[in-house]
Amino acid sequence: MSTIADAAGVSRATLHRHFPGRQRLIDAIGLEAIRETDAAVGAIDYAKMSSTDYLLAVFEAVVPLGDRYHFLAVTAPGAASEEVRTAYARQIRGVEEMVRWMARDGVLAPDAPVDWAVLVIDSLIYTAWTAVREGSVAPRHAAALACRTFLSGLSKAE
Amino acid sequence: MSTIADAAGVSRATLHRHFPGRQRLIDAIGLEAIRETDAAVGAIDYAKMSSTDYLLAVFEAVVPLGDRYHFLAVTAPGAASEEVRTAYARQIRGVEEMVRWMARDGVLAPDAPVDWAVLVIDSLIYTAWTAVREGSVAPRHAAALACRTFLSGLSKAE
DNA sequence: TTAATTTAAGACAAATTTGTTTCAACCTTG
DNA sequence: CAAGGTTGAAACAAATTTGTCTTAAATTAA
Repeated sequence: MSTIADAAGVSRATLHRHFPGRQRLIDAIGLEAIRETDAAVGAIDYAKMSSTDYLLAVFEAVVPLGDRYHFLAVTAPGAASEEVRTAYARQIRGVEEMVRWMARDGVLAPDAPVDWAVLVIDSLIYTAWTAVREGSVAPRHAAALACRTFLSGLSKAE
Repeated sequence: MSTIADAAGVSRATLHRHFPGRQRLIDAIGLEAIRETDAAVGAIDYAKMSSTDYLLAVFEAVVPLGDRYHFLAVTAPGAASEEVRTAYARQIRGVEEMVRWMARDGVLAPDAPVDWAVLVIDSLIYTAWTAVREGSVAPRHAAALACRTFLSGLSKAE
């Protein structure tokens, strides 16, 4: 709590005033992370694009959010409030819908498990953000690289 | 510490006797994780296989270790001892060598950044383990799925 | 069996973290 | 300006965690 207060440039007392209790703060962070991600993804106009363009757009939108998207995955799931957990589950379902869309479009290999695809997308978002943060990949290339990795992998096309 | 002692079926006093101090325990866990991973990967006889076969073998060997491989990535890097950090860096270099081998073999796309490939392999190991743990993927399919995802992605082959 | 070692259990102290309260200084708004 | 509200700082209490020590039981080895 004191580390967070310092980072926020605020006294510990003020932090407690805004978020009465450690758990309330964690929940607020979780909800905020979800809200930001929803806003970023919701702003994409998927009506006029292909499913793969949408995937790229999602990567573009979410990779910069980085650890905010990843926050809930590392937070002990049991510790989060009911509200946060349901919101997180809904977000995962959003990714799942996108995968199913790609599957319907015939973009995805039929033998690629949907659950696996969802997990891979999730982890690529975080990996892309990590790569940018540590300087391995330029910010403006990260999303495309993640998207391409998901769709075609990194082997040379024959 | 008390949670760990309980999980180990040992009293807290005994835990402190074996690992004098919290940090010593964390370091020991880190070294053990590295040791196990080294043993699993070192047992692979790469002399008579292709680089992609080796990649698959590495996935087969490391995915079951799961969070043991992932342990150091989530532990605050600064908190770990010098010894652990150097051992971890060496392990990452091992993955990097494998990627370079694939690149020399002409398996990897020339425009695929090595650092990115390393990060993706790392995260796919953890993702595969996660998928097995949550029941999304059968244990004996996980490694192959991760390997295939890395090389070809999940889109339908044209 | 006996001696040495290891352990569990509990009491205890110390350190850290969390949460509360008070009060003076500081904005903000009317 | 003046009132109402917010903040930082500090002191404080409470809870949690960590680390130590003692003793009796249990395990192991000789």
